[in-house]
Amino acid sequence: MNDKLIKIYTELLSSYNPQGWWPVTQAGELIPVYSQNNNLTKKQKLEVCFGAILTQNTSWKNVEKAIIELNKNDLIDIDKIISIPQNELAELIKPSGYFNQKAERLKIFCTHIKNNYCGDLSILFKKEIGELREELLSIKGIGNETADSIILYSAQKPIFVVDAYTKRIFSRLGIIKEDNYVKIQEQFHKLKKDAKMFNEYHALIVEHAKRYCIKKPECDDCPLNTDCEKNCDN
DNA sequence: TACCAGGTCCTCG
DNA sequence: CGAGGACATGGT
Repeated sequence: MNDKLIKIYTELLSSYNPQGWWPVTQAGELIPVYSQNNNLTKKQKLEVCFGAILTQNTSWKNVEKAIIELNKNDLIDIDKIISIPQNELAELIKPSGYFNQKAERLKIFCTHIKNNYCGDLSILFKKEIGELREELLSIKGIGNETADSIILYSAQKPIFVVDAYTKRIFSRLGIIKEDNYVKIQEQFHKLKKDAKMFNEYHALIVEHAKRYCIKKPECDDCPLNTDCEKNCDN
């Protein structure tokens, strides 16, 4: 199992090259960009958290528009998200879809950080990974994938992010059978717990799911063609 | 036109 | 537990 997962990772990496996740806005700019620089500022870490919430069941392009609006209004800021009226916030993030829900979720998240950590994310991120995960999951609007995205891409701790693409690709490959988030994650956690590798692996999965292992797969030129059982009936 | 996109919550059985 | 519905915009 480990060998298979490592082989797939190696093949994806050589096919697509490093992806530079998570895209974040650079100082003085408005648009999130992919970069190999892993040294995130506090503001960028907060932007990753916001992006993780905004991208729930939504394409990144739409989320990007919402993040640009937040940047224009200097709203990558816990206190400002707390003070802006929810309907105004919803209007700004409209392109990301589910804007009423997501406006509420951003406010709930920021209020939690404000009330429990004086608005300082880095205090929360000092927690051990299991405790951190439990706490994030206790916040309404943060489920498995969002929590793990925050842990991996904002706190930069080693946890594997499972998403719909992961399930699709690895069930087609014949590597996973179950549909349970934590059980799938456990398979990947048998690998060496390396934040840099988990970061890259998930990003490559997303890229592969967009290029070849799409809803109706294009198997002819797929780089994983020879590894695949083509269980595409799900 | 209809379907899909880097999910989560709530309700019901 | 798990299935099913609600939440919503923009691209193809």
